[in-house]
Amino acid sequence: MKPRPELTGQAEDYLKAIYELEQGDAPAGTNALAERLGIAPASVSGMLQRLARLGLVTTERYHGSRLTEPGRVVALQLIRRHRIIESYLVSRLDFAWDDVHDEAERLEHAASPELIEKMAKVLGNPTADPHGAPIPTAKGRIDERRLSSLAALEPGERARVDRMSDRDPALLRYLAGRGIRPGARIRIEAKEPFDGPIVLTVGRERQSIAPGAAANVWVEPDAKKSRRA
Amino acid sequence: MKPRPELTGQAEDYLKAIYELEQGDAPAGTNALAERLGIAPASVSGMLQRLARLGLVTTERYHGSRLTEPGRVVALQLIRRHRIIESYLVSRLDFAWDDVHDEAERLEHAASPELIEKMAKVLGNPTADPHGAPIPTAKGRIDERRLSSLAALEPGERARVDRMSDRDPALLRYLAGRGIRPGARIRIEAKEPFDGPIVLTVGRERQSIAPGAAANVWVEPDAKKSRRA
DNA sequence: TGTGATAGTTAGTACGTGCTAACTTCTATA
DNA sequence: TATAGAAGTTAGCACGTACTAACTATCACA
Repeated sequence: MKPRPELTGQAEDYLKAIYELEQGDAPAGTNALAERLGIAPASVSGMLQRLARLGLVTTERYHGSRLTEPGRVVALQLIRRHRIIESYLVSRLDFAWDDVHDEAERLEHAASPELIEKMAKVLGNPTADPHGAPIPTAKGRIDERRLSSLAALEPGERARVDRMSDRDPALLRYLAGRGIRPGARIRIEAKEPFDGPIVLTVGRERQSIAPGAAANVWVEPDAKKSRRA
Repeated sequence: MKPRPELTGQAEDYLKAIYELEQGDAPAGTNALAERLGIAPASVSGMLQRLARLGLVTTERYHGSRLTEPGRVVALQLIRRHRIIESYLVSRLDFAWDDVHDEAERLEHAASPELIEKMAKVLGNPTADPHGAPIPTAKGRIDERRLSSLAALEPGERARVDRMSDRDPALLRYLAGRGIRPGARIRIEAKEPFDGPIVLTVGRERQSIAPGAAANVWVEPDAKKSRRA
């Protein structure tokens, strides 16, 4: 588990994206990866081969890729850096919580472990970032509760908003403007067919939002009916 | 003076190095540039051609290169970023003043203008970094007093230490341990021949240091005898 | 079971950035 | 003024990372 000597920022980005796209034991698809990274699928294929050579991922031809344990460690370290940076920017440098993603995306590759730990210390070693996402420990341990997407809830279900994607500032503002932010309690009232809006109650306000927007919100459903993967 | 869309970090580094190596109207030599950047001279030649194509430097074949006005602006913006980051790390994140150079060297390419200005604001818009080097304004204006190197002083001269290079932590600690740091008042007592040690008084302590070390210290000599370049 | 849509791969190319080796130009000095 | 050494350049190459175009594999469903 020694620090890998020379991983480029790009390689790190791939590993992080694979981490985020892997679901349980379902591997991350090449095209999904390509879309998330804004890169052509062909380029992704090439990079995956390089990462496989480095022992950071395993690929099964035509069936996507998975992180190896070393690859997972790299990904989690990067995610830690990202989330601590976001927390720091919001808390100490007066950044808006919906406006830190891109800055963190760049700084996470440049910041040394020392800097990250100093930031974490100043912040009192936070365990979640401004969007509610859990911060891995320096050792790479992370809270991996499986949350539901808001879009997956059925009418009648109640839940607590746990976190939301930090990737789109406008979306974050939109949702937050409707009370949807980490900690909020919601109740699904209805889901319109044909991929129509989701109607829900937030506090005592009734809102309806697009399922595409809801897909970016993760919630912890109230225990009521048990659910499995 | 619009923001250049896509300058790589490397290109920025070249521009900064050229800025630092240019002396008055003497252009920066290719070999000197190569050594400072830790890159083979041949590679530097290549990059200089690219920078010339971009209008950031002018080169005269076999005679080194100079920044154009746009190139100078880029360099000064980078230097501003570097020095503000160093100041911030020392003042807000408990970094040692001799240990911020490398961190800043990486962050300066990743930090957005917004981040830099927020750091500057938190610090109260400092005008000098922890090593005494002046911080250019956001517009690219900088205090360009011509300072002497400590190594250039003659016995009998008195001076105030203005700043010192941030590039070598061990050297910084060494010098600071002998009282040589920005603001200190010194007097040259003797210079041993054959590139021998420089003997000087700092406060009331007498020190002798290597000329190679002294070359990294810039001082403002007391007005006494006039001196020209 | 065959087939079309989807997913993924290979081949060939480009660009930035680095290298070494071999060359050219400049300059200081014998 | 000729020349050796310093300074700088070109040529040819490598690697990471991207692209497009063309190909192949897989899977779901008729």
